[in-house]
Amino acid sequence: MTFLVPEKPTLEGIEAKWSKKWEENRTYTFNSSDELRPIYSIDTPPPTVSGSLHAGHVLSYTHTDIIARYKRMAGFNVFYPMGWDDNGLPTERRVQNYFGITCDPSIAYDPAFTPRQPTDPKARYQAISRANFVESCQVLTLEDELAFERLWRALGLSVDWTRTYTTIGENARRISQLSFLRLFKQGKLYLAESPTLWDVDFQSAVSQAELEDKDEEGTFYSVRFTHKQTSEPIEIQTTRPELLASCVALVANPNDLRYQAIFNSTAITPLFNIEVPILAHPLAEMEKGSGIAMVCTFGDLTDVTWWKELSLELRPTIGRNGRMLPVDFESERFQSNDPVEAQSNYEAVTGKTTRQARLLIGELLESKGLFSAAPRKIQHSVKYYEKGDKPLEVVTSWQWYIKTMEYRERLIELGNQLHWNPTHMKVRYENWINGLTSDWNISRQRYFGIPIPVWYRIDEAGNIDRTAPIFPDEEHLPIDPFQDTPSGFNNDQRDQPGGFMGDPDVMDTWATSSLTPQIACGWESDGKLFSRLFPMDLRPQAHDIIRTWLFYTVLRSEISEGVLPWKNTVISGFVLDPDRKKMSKSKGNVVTPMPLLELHGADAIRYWAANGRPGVDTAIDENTMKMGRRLAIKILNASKFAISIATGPLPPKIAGDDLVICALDQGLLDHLTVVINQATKALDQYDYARALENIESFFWSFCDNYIELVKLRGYGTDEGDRAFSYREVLSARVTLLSAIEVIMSMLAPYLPYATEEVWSWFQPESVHNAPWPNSTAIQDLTSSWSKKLSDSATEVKQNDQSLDLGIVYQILSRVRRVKTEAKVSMKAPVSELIIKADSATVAQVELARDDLIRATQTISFKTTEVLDLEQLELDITL
RNA sequence: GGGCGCUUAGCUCAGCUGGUUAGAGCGCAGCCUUCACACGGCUGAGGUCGGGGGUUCGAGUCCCUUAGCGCCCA
Repeated sequence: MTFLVPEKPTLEGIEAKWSKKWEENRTYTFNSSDELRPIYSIDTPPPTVSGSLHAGHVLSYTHTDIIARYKRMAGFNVFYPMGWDDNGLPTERRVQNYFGITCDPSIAYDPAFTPRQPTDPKARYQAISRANFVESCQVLTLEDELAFERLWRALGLSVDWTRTYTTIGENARRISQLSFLRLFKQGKLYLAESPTLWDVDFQSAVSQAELEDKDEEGTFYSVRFTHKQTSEPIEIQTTRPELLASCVALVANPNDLRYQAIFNSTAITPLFNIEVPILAHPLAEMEKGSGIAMVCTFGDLTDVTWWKELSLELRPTIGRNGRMLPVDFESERFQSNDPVEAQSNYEAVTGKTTRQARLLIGELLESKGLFSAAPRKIQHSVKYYEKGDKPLEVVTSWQWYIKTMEYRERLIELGNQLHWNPTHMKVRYENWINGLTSDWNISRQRYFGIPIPVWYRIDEAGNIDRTAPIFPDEEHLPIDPFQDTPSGFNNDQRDQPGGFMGDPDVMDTWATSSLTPQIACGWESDGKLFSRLFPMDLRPQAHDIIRTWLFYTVLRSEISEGVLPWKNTVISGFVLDPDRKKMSKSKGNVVTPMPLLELHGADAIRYWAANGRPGVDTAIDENTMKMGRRLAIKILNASKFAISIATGPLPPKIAGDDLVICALDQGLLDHLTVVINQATKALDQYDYARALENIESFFWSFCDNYIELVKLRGYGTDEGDRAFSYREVLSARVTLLSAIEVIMSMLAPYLPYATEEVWSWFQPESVHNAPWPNSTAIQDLTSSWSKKLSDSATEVKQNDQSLDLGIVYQILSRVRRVKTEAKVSMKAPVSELIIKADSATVAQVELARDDLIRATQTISFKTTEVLDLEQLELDITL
């Protein structure tokens, strides 16, 4: 047996060395032809490719990698792909700013256009065609993806890089569009003109999942309406007087005694003199203002509910650009009792933003004495698009919707079937489902996304016919309705009367990323593979996207497959900055991981990450990283030492003497068995942090105590009061090497570089494909090491007398304390050591007598039995 | 306003189904250097577990209440 141990082990260079070897040897490749091993498949979160990764990514992706490496060692054929989420708004924004370009769909494609960073960063953004814009996105995302991959490789993720996918790639487009067509066939997808939340800056619809409530200051105006029948004033309160012209009703709570008399009568709006009904609806809050509210087209989502449930008129006054539309007060919709007055009151606000209009209408109301009380400032919550800067408006438009509301009960049931880690995260999923109010709008009025695969006929009069959308054939997917022509038409008919037009929208990015299991596992392209991989085993993700990614994926899987997409989910926490503040770009406290990786090393960063429990927010902590580095160094040094002890010459063997493991060594091996069981159990429950704690504390104690106790016996030197026998020396060596081997295996998922380095000193293959140790592994290991070390087939027998290591370690520690207090070296001799204990303990101590004498440098070692002595007593004379 | 989580040594955190003197690392103090490791080792001093009440033979660990912090949803 030869060992290839370096003279002076070091962490320098081992990351580059092993990254390269792993790539060359395809250490982490999923073997699709292996029918024997069970598969463990991971639905990796595709990170958004919009610039750079931050420390938060490192945390959660390391957690997943630890699980992947553990499962691989535990005998699974691990399916662990990486995806890039390059589709969507964050990418569009980054591309616009990076290249100084903006998309104008009316411009024609320019084949000569090449995106490049502008020389003058202040130059006006260049408008380019949609196709050029999409190409520019592809150029930049490719660059960003390479940078991401470099980071992941540096971190040592055991991803199978041959299975990388992107959410804008051809396969993702095909699958998204195919799923779209199938949903339509199933009747789960529909096109509707309905009120939609609209971001006026982004000029796009957004869905409920993308909303963010913000508390901000508003003004509560008290406005006087007139009761038509009695001419009595009716006071309402509103924060949006600019919508007065679009008022379609007043509502109060049916239980509100103040308004019982006037329900179903008529009110007249101030300034515009339009008649509106006074109605009862339970959503009207009695406590809010005067208890009666005006319903407009549309001030907020409650207006939408009232409009639907009370069958009200539509009087739209806000355009998609967020500005006030012109209104004709003689038209049927806005019929005013005094059109001239109304027109003159409205004139000033036409074309103004809602904000400007609010002030103008406010002033007008005040000047005409129509306030029933002075306006007052209030704090109220306003809906924003999570990435937007202006409050959302509600506009009516044509959008595609996936039926979501009808699945609510079933989705709750599926949530109960899913194994959540930590379990309390399920509550967020349930809360979200219980709060859903509408189907999922998947149309987005953006450019860099997966096109909605639909065309519409244009009739001879030039009207768009949305009642019979034209779909492509499944085998033609993916398609771009702007490039491709529906069958039965030719391209000259595009946008012409009697011809067709392509749906201009793209899909919500979640409509694609909710299909990551389908995209990664070969849905509808490799049926055999799909049936083996799906449902997947694990969905790892952060808690902020439970309502989006997790929820939508469950929904899509339920609609298309009728089952949960995975068995388990592990929800990771956020990374906080070193001061425990949430990291965000706007705060400027984002920590980028590359410098940390370069400074502390991948193993150290992974160690920090591994200490963050599932679901727990974790602060960047360089101290923990330093601990990780210290552990990595210790792994190298202790392993080298254990091996060097084991390579010395053995004392002569007594013929026929089977190797019986010494009691102390047996104690160590038995303890190790317990640790294997603890770590395995914890990892099976996705508690990687607890497993690490068990393994690590065993390892440090092994170094500090066990190695110290046996190193002289392991050397086999014959100084001192007697020489050690063949059996005693071999027992120590076999135990040391077995322990090192098991510890390296168990630490491999956490610190893949240092453990692989050590492994290479005595094993031909990678530790990352080695079997995970189990409780029976120890016996096999000791036999195997015995054979290798003694070059003979000596049988190894376990020892029935296993020592309680705690007692021995305690003695060692007491002696060290005495030496420390005496300020002498640990190598200073102890002239007399007397140990008093009950008989059972004394018997244990006697079993380790020789090792204790050597480790403590004791000259006279005595034990004394004392009845009923609760604690060990030591007399130590230096 | 509703829900969830957190509050344990100076700091960052473990303490699973209640049970011997509450743990770790960092920091701090002291000691130890040819022979695995100074990118180190050893030893030590620090908490009564946010506050209050309760259940129990026994609670950091269960229940109630209260305060502060954080997140999610209105």
